[in-house]
Amino acid sequence: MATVYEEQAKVFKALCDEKRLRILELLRGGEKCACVLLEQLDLGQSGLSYHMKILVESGIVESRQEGKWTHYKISEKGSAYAGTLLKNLTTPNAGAEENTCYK
Amino acid sequence: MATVYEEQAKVFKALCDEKRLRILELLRGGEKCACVLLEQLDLGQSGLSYHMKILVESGIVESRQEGKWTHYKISEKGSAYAGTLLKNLTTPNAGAEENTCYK
DNA sequence: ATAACACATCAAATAATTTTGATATGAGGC
DNA sequence: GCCTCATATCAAAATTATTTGATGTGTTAT
Repeated sequence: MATVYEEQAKVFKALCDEKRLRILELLRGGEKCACVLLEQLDLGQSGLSYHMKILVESGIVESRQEGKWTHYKISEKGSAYAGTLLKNLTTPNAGAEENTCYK
Repeated sequence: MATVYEEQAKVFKALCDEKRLRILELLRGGEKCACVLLEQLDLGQSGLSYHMKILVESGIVESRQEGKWTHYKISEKGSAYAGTLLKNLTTPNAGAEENTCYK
């Protein structure tokens, strides 16, 4: 059973790793195919595949198959969702009781 | 030497863990002291201390000492910074060359 | 159909994070 | 000072994530 916390953590796990941040930086320059990413990164083929899977499953990156090649780009929708989630997680919840420590 | 990627990853590492997301949820209800968090979470004292340190170091949570007690709350400034960072990491970089795969 | 290519998946090794229990530190009360 | 309480730090164990190399799958070209 995946809790809601696990689901949310998954989005941010994409951004928790140096290599994935470097990949995102490359993708900020536009859609790239795996072969181009592989050239620019200090990663083997299976390592790239591993990280791309995490990025895609987080929703922040989307992939597109074109014949033998896979192209990746930043997903506007996924990024917007991550932004909304971050805001929700860090905005005070008006309705909640304070429950401050009065000791 | 901490790379810029490590610095950025640190912010999101705070949000990568179920327990820390649960802590943030509690803090959304207002400032809490460690003793209250401890009551509500399935965590030992040293475990709570470990996670609070990660949250505080990410900038998303700030702590305030009051005698023997430590109070924690969500930092508006730190949260705003995380939001800006997320946007920067996922917004296409107009200046960059496309470098698409033309094979 | 076979071969070559691009990428995914698997399994084992390695590395990083998290949990746990014990001990240290620092504040307040006596 | 000494004792207690709240929290931090440490070190070992447990868990999880990442890397690496081998193999599998699907696509295109011959």
